Amino acid sequence: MTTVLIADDQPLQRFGFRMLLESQDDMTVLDEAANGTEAVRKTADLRPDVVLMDVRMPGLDGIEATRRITASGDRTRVLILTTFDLDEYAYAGLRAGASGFLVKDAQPEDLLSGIRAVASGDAVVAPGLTRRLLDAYVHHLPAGGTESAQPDPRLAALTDREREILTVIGKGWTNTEIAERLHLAESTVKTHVGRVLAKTGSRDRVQAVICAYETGLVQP
Amino acid sequence: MTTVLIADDQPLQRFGFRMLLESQDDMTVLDEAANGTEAVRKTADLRPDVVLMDVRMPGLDGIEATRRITASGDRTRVLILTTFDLDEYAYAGLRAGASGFLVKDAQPEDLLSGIRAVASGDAVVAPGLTRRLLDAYVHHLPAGGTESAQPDPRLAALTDREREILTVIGKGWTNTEIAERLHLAESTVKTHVGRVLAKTGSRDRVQAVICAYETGLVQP
DNA sequence: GTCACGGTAGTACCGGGGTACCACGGCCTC
DNA sequence: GAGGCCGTGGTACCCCGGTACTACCGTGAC
Repeated sequence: MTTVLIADDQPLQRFGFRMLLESQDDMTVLDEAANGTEAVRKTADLRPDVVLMDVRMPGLDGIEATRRITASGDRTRVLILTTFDLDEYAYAGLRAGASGFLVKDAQPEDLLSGIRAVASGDAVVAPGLTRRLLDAYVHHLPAGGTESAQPDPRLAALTDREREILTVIGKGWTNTEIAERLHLAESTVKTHVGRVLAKTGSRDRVQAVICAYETGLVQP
Repeated sequence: MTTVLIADDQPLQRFGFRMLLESQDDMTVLDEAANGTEAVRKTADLRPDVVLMDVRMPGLDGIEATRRITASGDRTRVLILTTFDLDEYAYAGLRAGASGFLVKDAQPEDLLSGIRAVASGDAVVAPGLTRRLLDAYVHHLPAGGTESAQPDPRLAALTDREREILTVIGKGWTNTEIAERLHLAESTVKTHVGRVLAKTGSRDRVQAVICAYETGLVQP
C-alpha cells in the first residue's frame, strides 16, 4: 500500500488527484496540503511514501518544499507535477532532490505508474522533458560543443542562462514573474535582462521579444 | 438534470471535473473534448446544457471555440475556466459569448453552483474579476457585429487605427517614436495603446508584441 | 437633433523597467 | 595562485509605460 500526500494550492486539482488515487486499491491519500509549508509539516508528521508536489504554490513553493523534505533524510519521495513542461522547473526540481517530474498533461495512468515507480525507488521524468534534460546535462560537460547549428549570430554571445532569460522574456514574463518562477532575486533577473539587452543590441525588452521571434528562439 | 460537456486538454483535469460533476445527482457528463475543435463538434452533436471550457487548448483555443458555439445559435451555455485570473481571457471570453468565467482556484462547490447558475440562464464571474470587468466595460461595451472572416479573434475588436498602432508596437517603437512618426501627441498614442492592450487582452506592450506575432499581424 | 463611435489630446499618478554601479562564490584555465 | 567568466545578489536612481479620467470634434446612423 502506497501512502500519498497531495500538495497543490488548487482545491479542484487536489480533488481530482484524490479521486484518481483513491480509485486504486494500492494507494491511500493520507492528507492534502495547500502550500509548501503545510506540505513540509505534514510530511514530517505523516511520513507518506510519496508527496505529489505542485510547483506553483503561494508562500513556500514546491521546489523549496521538495528541498526541505529531501534534506530531512526521510525516505519520503517527492514527485513533482507542473502545468507546463518548463525546463527550469525540471532542473530546479531534480536538483532539489525530487525523484520524479511529470507534467499535468499526463494521462491518469501515467501519473499512477509514476507514483508507483517513485514509491519503489525509481525515478521518473516526463517523456517530453527527457531529451531536453539530457541535452542540458550533456551541454554541461566540457566536451559538449559539436553544436554547430547556432542559428543566429545575435544569440551567439549569450550564455545558456541568458538564452533562457531571453526565452521567458519572449513569453511576456515580467521581471517579477521571472524571479518567482526561476527562483531568483529580482535584482538578479535585472542583471541578466540587462546583459541580454546589451548582447542582443536591444534597447528594451520589447525589442528583445522581437529579437527572440526573429531568431526563432521563440515561435508564434 | 443538467448535461455537461467538458473541454480541457489536460486528461487529469478532465478526470477531476468528471468525478466532481458525476458525484452530483443533477448533473451528467455527456462527453469530453481535448481541444476546441472537438468541443465545437461535440457540442453540435450532443447539445449539452453547459460546456465547461478551458481557455488554453492546443489548436482551436477555448475562446474561439466559445465564439463558434454561441454563434451557432444553440441554447448551449459556455462556462469558461482558466488557471489564472487574467483579465484578458475574461474580456475575450465574455465578448465571445460565454455565460460565465471562473478560475480553477475556485472551490468545488463554487464550480458546481456556477454550472447550475449558467444552466439556468444566469451569468457568473469569478469574484476577483467582477470589479475589474465592470471597470473595463464602463468604457467600451462589447464589440458587436462586424466580426466575420477576421483571421484572429483577438484583432477583431480593433479599429483600423488601433491595428496600425499594434503593428508599430510590434516593430518595437516606443510611444515617443510612434508619436513623432505618426504625427500624434504622445498622450494620444498612450490612449491608443491603452485601448489596444485592453482589446487584445495584453497586460503590457510586451504581450501586445507577442499577440502581434501570434496573430500574424507582424511576422519574423 | 442627438446619439454612438472613432480619433485626437490633456493631466496626474505610480509602478516597473532599465541602468550603473559594486560584490561575492564557484569554476575553469593558465 | 592569479585571472576570467558566469551566476547570483544588492542599492540607488531615473524615466518610460500604463492607467484613470476627462474633453472636444467630426461623421454616420437613427
